[in-house]
Amino acid sequence: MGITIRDVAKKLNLSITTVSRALDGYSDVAQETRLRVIETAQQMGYTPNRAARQLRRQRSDTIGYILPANAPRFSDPFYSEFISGLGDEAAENSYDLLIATAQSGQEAEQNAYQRWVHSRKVDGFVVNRIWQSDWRVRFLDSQHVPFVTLERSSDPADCPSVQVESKKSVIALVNHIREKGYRRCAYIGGPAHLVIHADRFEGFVQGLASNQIPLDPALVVNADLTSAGGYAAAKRLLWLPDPPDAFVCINDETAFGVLHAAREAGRIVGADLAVAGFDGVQESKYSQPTLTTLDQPLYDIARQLVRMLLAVIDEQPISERHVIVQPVLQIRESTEKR
Amino acid sequence: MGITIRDVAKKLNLSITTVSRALDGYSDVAQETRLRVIETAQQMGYTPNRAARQLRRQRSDTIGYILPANAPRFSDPFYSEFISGLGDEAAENSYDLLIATAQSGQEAEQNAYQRWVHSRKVDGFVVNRIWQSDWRVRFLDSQHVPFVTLERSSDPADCPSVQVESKKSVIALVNHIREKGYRRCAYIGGPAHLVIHADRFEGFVQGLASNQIPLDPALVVNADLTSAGGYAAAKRLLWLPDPPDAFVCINDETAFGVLHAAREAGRIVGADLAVAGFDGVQESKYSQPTLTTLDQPLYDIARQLVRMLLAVIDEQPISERHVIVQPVLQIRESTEKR
DNA sequence: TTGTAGGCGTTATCAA
DNA sequence: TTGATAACGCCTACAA
Repeated sequence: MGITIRDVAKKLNLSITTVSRALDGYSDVAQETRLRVIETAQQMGYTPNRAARQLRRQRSDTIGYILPANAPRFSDPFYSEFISGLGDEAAENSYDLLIATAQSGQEAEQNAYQRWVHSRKVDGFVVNRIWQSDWRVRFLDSQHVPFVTLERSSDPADCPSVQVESKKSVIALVNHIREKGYRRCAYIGGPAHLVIHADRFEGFVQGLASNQIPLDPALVVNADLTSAGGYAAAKRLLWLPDPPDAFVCINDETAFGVLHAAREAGRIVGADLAVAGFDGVQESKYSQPTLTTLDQPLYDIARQLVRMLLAVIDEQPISERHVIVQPVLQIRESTEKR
Repeated sequence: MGITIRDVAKKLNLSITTVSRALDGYSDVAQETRLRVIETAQQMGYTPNRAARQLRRQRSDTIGYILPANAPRFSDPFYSEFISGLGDEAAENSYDLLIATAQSGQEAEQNAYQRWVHSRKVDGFVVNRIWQSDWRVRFLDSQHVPFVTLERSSDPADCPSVQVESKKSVIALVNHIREKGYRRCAYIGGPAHLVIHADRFEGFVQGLASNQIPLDPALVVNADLTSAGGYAAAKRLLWLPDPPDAFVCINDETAFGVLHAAREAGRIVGADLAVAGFDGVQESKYSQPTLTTLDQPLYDIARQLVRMLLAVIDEQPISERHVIVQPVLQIRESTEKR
């Protein structure tokens, strides 16, 4: 069990050197030899031992992604799409994808990064859910480990990134809500240190301003990006003496929770109450009512991130270091007005 | 960059052997030496190089999971919970989790398994979405690679497994639907070769039988486990001359699609139409109406699978080779009757 | 209790 | 165009 390069060499009466080079496509090996080697290797079912290759070449052909969970047990459709993008692009380039989950900002997360960096388990990282000031960014930068981020932190490190242009998009969303005739708009965000929170909230504020709607601090709540969080927040807001008639949410999960709370409160979403999310997860098309959202092409974003990361790892030039993606406003029933 | 065991040894004026043994907790090293070694190693930020260790020990301390996607670009909340369970249990045992996505039954999937097996990239596999006759099970078994499955195939291979007891659960669900007064029940399943499809469908058939409801083949449809699939299937069924008044779906995603179709057809789910899913994803609590479903503790199941797998890898005895998990019937609004 | 030395399977350098 | 041979960093018989 476990065919090595030696076995192949022996069978062919060649040296392991020749076999190795034939397989790796070096030019200094006779065409005929190469063909024989390739064929024999294949039929013997030979695959280079990763550990040995890795040890010798000082690289692992693996990229790492440490999923920032927000609870010990969590579930968010965002990630299945994101991960499949990472995995597919990695696979197409003969890279593997190593995954861990760790609660954002906890010690376990630091340990995971440190272990993978020090043990050289991965050649680079994809990082998302960036904080405005982000330990991970500073750490990876200080260790000179290749990495790319979704969203940019304000730390000085200069790594390639994909940014989703949230601000303008949210402004457009607020305009849309205002045009529909809603006037008292709440914002349910996430943890304040998150870049997506800050960006989207800023868009929200500017959107209100340009529509001459005053910003009522009582209508701004930080939740935790989950349906349960959105539900709890909306529940409270809807019981205010002067409740909002519209909700802009940091993501779709939060919005689903709001839909539920609204219903329990006897409000008709898409008639006397508007709700909008952000992400464009599949479920937003099938919720009741269907959810107005800012759709971001997560699968493609993930692939783009991996492409950039591989370029950094291979020290190749990157044409665009900071790709900006514009989400698409999907207007659905939840922001109708009757 | 990259501190090796040599660096630590040099700094301490010890041999690398002693350092290695001190860190690995061998007994034949002086207590005092051990403490010095551990402290120095830590402060130097030493972590053993994974590739070297792996090469020497012939194991990777990594488990593999190849996610069976059903479309090139997919999204299913099932997986975020499942993956976080795998990742957490693996991490707690100092194992890493390697992930790839490949379309179920495609060549890419075979390649992925073969590569990881031959290159010894992982010590074992977790496999799910099992087929009644499953290539992966036979392959891994033939290669003597440790693996565990969620659901059992009918192949002779005897690997540990976790099984979700679907049949009885679905029968209970059908009983519930019948008690509510629904009488014309449709089943929207998945690909016919899947064990979960067969199990759940069998439960459905038996449930009908014990309630003296005839099985109408026109009301049995195979979809693809997605919302879009459920939507399309329901759309068709609701236009039949004699449409069903209840839908049992193979999973929650499918059910969400059905909810949407029902609404477009002007039917009131939870009043004149019943819909039920299977999985108990978070979203089922927040959909409109909330979804009756068979809740399976996916996170715990994933952890259990990893525990079993690690036992197989370490050649330790397993108390229960085939754990059976009973899903919990969560009765919610979607099967009410008015 | 500590150190020496060989080898895990590759790739890369150099010589033939 | 091919073949010896020396690393890569770690673990572990065996010797001291």
